[in-house]
Amino acid sequence: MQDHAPMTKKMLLKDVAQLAGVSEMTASRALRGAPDVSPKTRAKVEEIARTHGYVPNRIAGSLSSQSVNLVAVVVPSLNSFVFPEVLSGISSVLKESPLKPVVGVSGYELDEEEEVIREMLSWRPSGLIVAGLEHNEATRKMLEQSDCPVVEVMDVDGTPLRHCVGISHVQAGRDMAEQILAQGYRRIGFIGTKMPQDFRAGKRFDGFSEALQRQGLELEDLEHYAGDSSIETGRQLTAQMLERNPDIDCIYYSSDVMSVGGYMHCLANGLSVPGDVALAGFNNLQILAGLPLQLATTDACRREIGERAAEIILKAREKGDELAPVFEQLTPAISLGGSL
Amino acid sequence: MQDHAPMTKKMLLKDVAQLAGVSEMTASRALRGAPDVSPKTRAKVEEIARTHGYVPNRIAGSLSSQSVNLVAVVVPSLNSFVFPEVLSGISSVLKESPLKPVVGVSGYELDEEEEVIREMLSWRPSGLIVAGLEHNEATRKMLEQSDCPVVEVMDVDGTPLRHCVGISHVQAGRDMAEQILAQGYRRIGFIGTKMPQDFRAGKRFDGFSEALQRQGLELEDLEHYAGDSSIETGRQLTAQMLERNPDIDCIYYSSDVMSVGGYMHCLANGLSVPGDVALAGFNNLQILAGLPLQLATTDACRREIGERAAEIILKAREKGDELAPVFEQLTPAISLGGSL
DNA sequence: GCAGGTATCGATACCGGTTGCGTTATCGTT
DNA sequence: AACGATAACGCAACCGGTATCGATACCTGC
Repeated sequence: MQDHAPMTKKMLLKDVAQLAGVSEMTASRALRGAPDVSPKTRAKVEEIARTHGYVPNRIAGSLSSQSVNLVAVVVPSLNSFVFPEVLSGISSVLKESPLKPVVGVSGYELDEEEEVIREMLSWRPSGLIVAGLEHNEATRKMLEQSDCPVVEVMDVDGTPLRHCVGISHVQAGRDMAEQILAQGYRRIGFIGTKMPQDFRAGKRFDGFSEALQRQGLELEDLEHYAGDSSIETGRQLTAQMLERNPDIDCIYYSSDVMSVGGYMHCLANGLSVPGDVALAGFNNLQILAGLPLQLATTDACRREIGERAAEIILKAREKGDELAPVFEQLTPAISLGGSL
Repeated sequence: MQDHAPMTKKMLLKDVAQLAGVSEMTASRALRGAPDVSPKTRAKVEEIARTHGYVPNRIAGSLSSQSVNLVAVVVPSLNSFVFPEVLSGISSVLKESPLKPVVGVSGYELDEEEEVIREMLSWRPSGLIVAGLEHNEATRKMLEQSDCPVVEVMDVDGTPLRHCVGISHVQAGRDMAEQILAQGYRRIGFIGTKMPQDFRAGKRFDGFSEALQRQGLELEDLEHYAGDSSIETGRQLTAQMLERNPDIDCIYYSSDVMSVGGYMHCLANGLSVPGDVALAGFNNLQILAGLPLQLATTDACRREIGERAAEIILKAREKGDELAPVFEQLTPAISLGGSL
């Protein structure tokens, strides 16, 4: 019974309607599952649409209905192992709704972020989720003027535009410092990447060094590397730091990716962890699981942050836009593992 | 001179035009950088638009101009470390053009892929890049009927719809088998993940075992794990395999993520690599760099594949749609590292 | 001073759907 | 058998821009 696929170049709603012997309106309703269509008509329209491979033009539909079932998600990077999990949290919540996430990458650059956000907003999404509280003036303005709900995620240290879900990175840095001090380490180094641009890493650093200072301690050594995180970079920077400063007994990294690199350096050079040097990272990335040694880290609640953010978007969609500002500060858990 | 930000809810082109004292058309042209606008007028319109935070409605614009400057990119996953690099290849090439990539995730499921592709095509993108040659019937039909250029990437073992850039995974499997045999290993195991769904991993497996058989060898042991790749999984499966089959002297993994896990098992249990067991993976992922031992792998040309695919889209855009089918088979390089 | 050309701008008709509301078909009631 | 209610459907306006083409202004050269 299967009609052989027609090679007609462009199927429009009007074509489907014509073939089904109904008006455009009825065809439109049938395909959208709207009411006021008899089951028989609906079936016929669907049949026609299916056999002819009709793909509705969402551009036209969205313009007309003034609604776009997309949620813009703007993250600094996709390589860093950290944001894909936020995304999957978002997706899992959105799955139950007609909304779909669309990802934009800002590359840790505020001006790039502005451009990406402008582009995404120009598609009039149903919501926007953006990592971080720091934006340039133009971006902030766009976000304020935009009439879709905006959720800033990952970080709570700062002034959210409206909705916000995240953890305190300053506090995370402090907490790790206290754990490290409690274990008796005193000659402590810090290694961070993307340091001028990654505000959250910067905040962890601030909290960390502040906590040290409160105990009358200074960082023994410090490496602020501008490039991307990678295991290899972590390994190299660790090697360099330990070479110029062999008596360092603990290193705190801006990311687990880097601390794994540090660990690899130790493995390769017969250094015992934490005997010779203790290591601690951040994020609780999946790559930590499976290592011979459990490295100390702080869980950044990435998946949960994504879920919560998506829930806020959904809630705002129902509540007709007048949802009171939501501010959710999650509490990250430190795990000491065996490296501290 | 800065106008203070007006809180008007919705700036439309007509508002900008009115404020600038010109017609909608002129404002439109000015903002798009189209010709036929005097520098003075253009400056004025831009000024107004900027100070009032006007964000053009790309939905309306695209509907009218019948062109959407988006390239749909459909990948199975973003967690696997492998596709972000394809993406960055795509982005880097697209950066010079007005096109922007939009990512969709199919989750290694053909039906999910169908849904994602339908959704993306409904936005009438300027091109579509999809990982893999395997699609269900409905998807294939959509792709054929769609009037945008479609590039299937990563894999060349199969029948492309039209354009195709990738490597032969069958061949990659064969090649690695030959390298392994050449090194003298004879008791060989294979560990793969997502095995029923990851067609490319399956092809590598096929090529691999076929090459063994040509030498009269059978796989000593085989693990086809349905779940996701992870270092931890790699470690566990390796542990299990070596336990039930202690005399295995070499394991080929479906991915570097897994081989790293295997290596971690060896590190943790004092097994020497390749002395006690040799390891080989696939992809040449970044996580390999920095390990104490360089693990054998095959470079999957991920970035280059992305670049080529994007170039095809750009070329098709110029050539008015009648670009002859492009078939690019790249040659992946094996690196033996120190684990074989 | 006028034909012809160019630079700049505006009126109009869409683009492909959907909203809103009016119209017709169907059916149970009294 | 006429009537009102409800279901099913279609007409026309519209969503916010852009392509097209014509109008106007200004300028050049002869």
